[in-house]
Amino acid sequence: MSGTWEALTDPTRRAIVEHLARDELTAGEVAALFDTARPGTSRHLRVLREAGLVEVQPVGQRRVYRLAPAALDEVEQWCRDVRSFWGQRLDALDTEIARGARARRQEQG
Amino acid sequence: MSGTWEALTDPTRRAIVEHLARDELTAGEVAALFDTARPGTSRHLRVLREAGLVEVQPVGQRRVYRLAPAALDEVEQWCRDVRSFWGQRLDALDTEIARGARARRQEQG
DNA sequence: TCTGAGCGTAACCGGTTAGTTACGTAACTG
DNA sequence: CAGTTACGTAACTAACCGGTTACGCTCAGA
Repeated sequence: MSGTWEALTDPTRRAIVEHLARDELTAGEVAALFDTARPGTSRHLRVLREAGLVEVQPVGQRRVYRLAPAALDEVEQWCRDVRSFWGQRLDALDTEIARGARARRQEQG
Repeated sequence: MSGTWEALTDPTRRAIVEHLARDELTAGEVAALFDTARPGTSRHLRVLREAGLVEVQPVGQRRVYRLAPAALDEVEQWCRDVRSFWGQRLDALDTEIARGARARRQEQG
């Protein structure tokens, strides 16, 4: 269920997610959106599936893909955490932590 | 200034960002955090620099790296957009758009 | 049951990339 | 100025990755 970052690494996979955000699509429809061969898209869809970003539902002989936006939490939370720690660091400027780091850098240099 | 996604592709680069979120570090300090050789880290830092995720400030012979969290906007905005379109689609369920897609799928099958 | 459509997987291939060693440059130190 | 430290870059290599073709499976319809 993890690996959201890795799944969204590829621009093509992000484009697939963008399309699925607007409408659910069958595997063939997704493949038709790009000029690559179908097996490549199929693997992209598998990566997105394993990352929990999309869900499949067999309908007859088709496979309908649907977005599962909950998996975006991991990415968004990471960004928030980074910003948060950065904010805390700024608040702590000229405090023991910052001076400690500076001192450490001095004494080792 | 673009390429935030690509820069954050690599787990090592994300880890560098995480460390820099807590404290600014010199290039050598960043390299010491990982067991890889320094040139590799140096290139990672360059990628992050070119993506606008970090900034450098020469201090004597050291290069102090600092986080530039504004570049995270691109990623966070993308996630928000995807969620937004997904929400709109859910609101539009059983409307002309959804029925149209379903109809299109029927007629071609 | 036979045929064709839709989809996934296996195996292979070329380009990218992250890691390494070797080397060059700028700045502090004696 | 000579030596050392900190850092970046160049060139090479091994692994990864995205694309392709070939193939197998499942389901719908005649």
